[in-house]
Amino acid sequence: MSGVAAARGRIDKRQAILDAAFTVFAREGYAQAGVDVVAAEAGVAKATVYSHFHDKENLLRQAIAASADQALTENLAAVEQLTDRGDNLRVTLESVGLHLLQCYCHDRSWALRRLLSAEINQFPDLLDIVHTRTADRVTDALADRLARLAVAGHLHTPDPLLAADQFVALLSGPIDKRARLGTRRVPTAELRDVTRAAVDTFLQAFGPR
Amino acid sequence: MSGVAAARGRIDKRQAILDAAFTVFAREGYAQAGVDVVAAEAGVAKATVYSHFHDKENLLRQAIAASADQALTENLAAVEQLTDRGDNLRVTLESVGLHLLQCYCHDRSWALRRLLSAEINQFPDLLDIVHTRTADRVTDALADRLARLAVAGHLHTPDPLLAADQFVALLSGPIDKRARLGTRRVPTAELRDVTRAAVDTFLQAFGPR
DNA sequence: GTTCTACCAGACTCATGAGTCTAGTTTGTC
DNA sequence: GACAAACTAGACTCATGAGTCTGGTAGAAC
Repeated sequence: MSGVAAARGRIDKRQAILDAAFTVFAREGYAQAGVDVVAAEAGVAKATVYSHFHDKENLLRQAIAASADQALTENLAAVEQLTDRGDNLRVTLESVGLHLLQCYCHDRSWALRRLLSAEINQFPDLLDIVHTRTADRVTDALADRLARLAVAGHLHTPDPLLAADQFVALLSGPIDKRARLGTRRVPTAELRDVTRAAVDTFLQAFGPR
Repeated sequence: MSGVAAARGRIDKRQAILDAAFTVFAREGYAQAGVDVVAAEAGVAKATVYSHFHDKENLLRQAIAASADQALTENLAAVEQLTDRGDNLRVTLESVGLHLLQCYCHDRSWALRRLLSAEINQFPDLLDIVHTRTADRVTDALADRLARLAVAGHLHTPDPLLAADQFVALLSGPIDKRARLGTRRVPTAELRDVTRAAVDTFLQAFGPR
């Protein structure tokens, strides 16, 4: 049925435009970026961009939302590894921590955070678009897992949400400086070191007994 | 000597322009902000801005540098309270932590970080301008104090720089979400809660057994 | 075949803003 | 008073980019 093929073509263009828009906005900044540049990057005519997204502002929102959805999927996959399979807790935490840090350090993650910071004054609603799709739900999911571990007696924490916040903070905080806002690529060895240190501190504070 | 008075007048204008530039750039973004708006905000003619700073790009650099210097002074003042006066360590850490968090949460601090994120792609050198004036030196100073406390036997840490990084991470990490990138004013009570939690965790990990 | 829809290239309008210039005003020095 | 340096308001040039429009192509539906 050609309706499907046509729709598929349409959807492909749409996705190509969203990807290109995110790339260009992230690279040049929203105000600086030209819609014609986005169109060129997507391999599409400028009018096509407008026919799909009506105006530049809407394009920004959609591009950011799509990018945030993508980031969420990756983050949740990392958190879901954290189960009580009776393994060594430290090893499991380090594995989850490393995966989270790798998500955090993806170029697109950095770009998303930078873009959000940049445009938060002009478009305050972007913050909700992003946070309800990423940060909040990742921390919640992590807190959930930590709570189960606490119930099982492997952790000792009265407030799993706080523990989750602090775990994420211990991971990402020391990375911020090293990554230079995402302009420097942090080698895996460094990620591993930071993760190990974070888990050490975390377990000192929230480990059993 | 009137040379001083003239120079003073000049310096006052200069400072007014720098302040205004930072405010406007932070509010509207570098690309969006008009130099005439900066001039108006500073109560000065546009030509005066150009006579002092030559072009918009240079104005941005100078404004950011000045703002970073200001932030550094405040942060160092907070860290310097951390001395071994034989007081209760927990109380001292909480006081220092709270002061650091208050610096971190100042409108201008948030604005500086947002602006830096926003323009890092266009002006990579801004990162050095800011970091050599703030983050790096604050962490170093903090590590220095922690090292002294370790020598005196009040703390137990093989790597004071790591401890300092993690202390700052435990303070600022959980705040990021609550402050919504600086668009929400975090009440002091919340700052106090986060500080207390951070110091708890920190002391579990690095306190004397 | 015809028609419809998505798409294309490129020209066009119009607003905005960087940076310059001019001509006149204030302020302090001698 | 004379002079110079800093400042002022406002007009001006010129490039850039959002959004529109025009005329035309490819392909699927019928």
